[in-house]
Amino acid sequence: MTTGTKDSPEKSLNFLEEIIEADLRSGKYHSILTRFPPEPNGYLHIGHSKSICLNFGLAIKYGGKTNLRFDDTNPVTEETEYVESIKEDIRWLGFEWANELYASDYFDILFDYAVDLIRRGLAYVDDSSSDEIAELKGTPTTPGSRSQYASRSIEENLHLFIAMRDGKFGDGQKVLRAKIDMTSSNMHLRDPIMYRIKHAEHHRTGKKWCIYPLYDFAHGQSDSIEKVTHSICTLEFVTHRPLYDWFIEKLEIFASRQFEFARLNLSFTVMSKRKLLQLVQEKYVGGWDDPRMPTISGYRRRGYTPESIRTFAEKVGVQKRDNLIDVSLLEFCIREHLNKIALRKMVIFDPLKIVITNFSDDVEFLSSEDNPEDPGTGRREIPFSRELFIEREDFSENPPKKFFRLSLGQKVRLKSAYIIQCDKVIKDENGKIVELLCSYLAESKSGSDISGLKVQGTLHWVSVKHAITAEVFLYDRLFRVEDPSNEEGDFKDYINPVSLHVVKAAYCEPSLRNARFGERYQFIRKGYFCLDRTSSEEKLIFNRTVTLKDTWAKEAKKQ
RNA sequence: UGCCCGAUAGUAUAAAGGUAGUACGACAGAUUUUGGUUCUGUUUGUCGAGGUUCGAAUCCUCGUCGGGCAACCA
Repeated sequence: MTTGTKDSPEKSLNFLEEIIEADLRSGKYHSILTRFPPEPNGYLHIGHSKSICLNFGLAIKYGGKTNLRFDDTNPVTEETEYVESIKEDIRWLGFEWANELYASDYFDILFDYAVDLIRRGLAYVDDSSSDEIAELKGTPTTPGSRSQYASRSIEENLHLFIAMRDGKFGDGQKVLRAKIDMTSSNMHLRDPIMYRIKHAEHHRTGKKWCIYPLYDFAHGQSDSIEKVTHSICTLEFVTHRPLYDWFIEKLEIFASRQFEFARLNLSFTVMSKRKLLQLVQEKYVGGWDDPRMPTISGYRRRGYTPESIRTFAEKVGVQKRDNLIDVSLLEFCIREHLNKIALRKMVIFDPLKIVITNFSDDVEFLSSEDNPEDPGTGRREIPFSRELFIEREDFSENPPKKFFRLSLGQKVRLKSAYIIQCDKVIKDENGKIVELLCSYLAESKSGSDISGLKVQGTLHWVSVKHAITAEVFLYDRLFRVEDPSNEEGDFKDYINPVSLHVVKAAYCEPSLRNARFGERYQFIRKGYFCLDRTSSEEKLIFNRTVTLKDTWAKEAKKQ
């Protein structure tokens, strides 16, 4: 099944699009409603963005709507802080929900549904302890058997369930179970628990309830109440689907349907909320929005754009097979976008002073394009003077093969300025290079070069006198191995010990004094950067979003 | 040992019985005042064995491998 015209290349439909188009074509639905159902017990990560782009994207594509529904049935792990962060992240990604809803909005209806099931002999109150329940449940290969309490009368069950609601029992003393089949090969059908007692305060309903429904008794019915047409979730819920359908069928309510896709995994990181929470709590990172975290807030702070993440979600596709996406695809997406929009700047991380011996003591302002990829952007004036900083690694006394940078007696171009030549190397008593004496070719000025010379390398530079300083955070991948969750032992043993490198004082061209939050920069030959949220006028702080592709690093490694 | 999913280049993802294609990566070259960008080219794949068919990645059978399922989590 494909769409597209001669003008646009044919794009095949993913399996969800095929299902939706079939449902629309057959007249089963006239419009679709999806939902994004996060549990407010942690921050959203890049894996969620796949689900968000899917649920919202499908609705947009087919003219439907998407609800944001917080799956808040477990009061002890859920907090308002997470609700707020989740909303912010979804909006930042560029999506707007039709309704902001909560599973807890339905606690009254759900209670009535449970009573209905009891009345029809399809649910019972069980006094067994959690150990006893587990014991009688059997195992995937051996059938379970029913609890002695399963034979209570409807009246007794009703009475007991209401007493549960009214707080007559302590936590764990009783549960309400669906009466299905203790011998089912599907463990979820072995009389699943519908309600448990938790004398806990809920972030929305406060102290109103002391019994709370479990996921299986809340999710499908919530979908049904909202008339969600396509309830899209991840693969681990496949085995829950018969139960999802069972409740809907027995309750005789709107038949939402569940479809499952494979969750996103990214190389060199972890994607489980539990593990991410551990990284935060045990201070391996600075917080949920640490730029090394695979959270949406982490990527945002690091300088990723919503566009790039949406493109990424589009490119990884949707399927039902397990996957481990190469992080280089994400990096490709952000580089592709930033290359188009980032303002070019020159910044020196590890300065080496050079003196242009034949240049006057004056300042000359040189013009440079803000973004060669976008003719719509302007140019800026950069001060050039007798004393400059270049990157220390851009000079070599014993240049390796194919070294196109500066060395004694060799010429290079200074970006948007002149061709220079290194005449003399000055060292201190320890032999460390402290300064280079160079000369420039006045007739080689950028834009009006009449020198006729061709040089192989172009370096970035800043004027010593005019440079401003900034702190720069350079990030590397958080883990040393591709799939930390799949390694022997604790995933934390595979954390990259040098995932953060801080440049205390980087020397920036003066125009960066006006750096703005949210604006993206390319530090020429270094990478893409943005202001960190902790940056201030007194102290500029930049985060490196991603490096530029560096083919020289590869070449140098080979040598 | 039971049930349910799944298996196409290194990683993802198309091909709905009819030429195995695309992206990322890797490699090579061209262009380049960013060793960036852009452009060109190359490389590598249908898990295995049978069967149906003129023809199978696709349908059937049996294997193999990977994942999920035994929370009062979602």
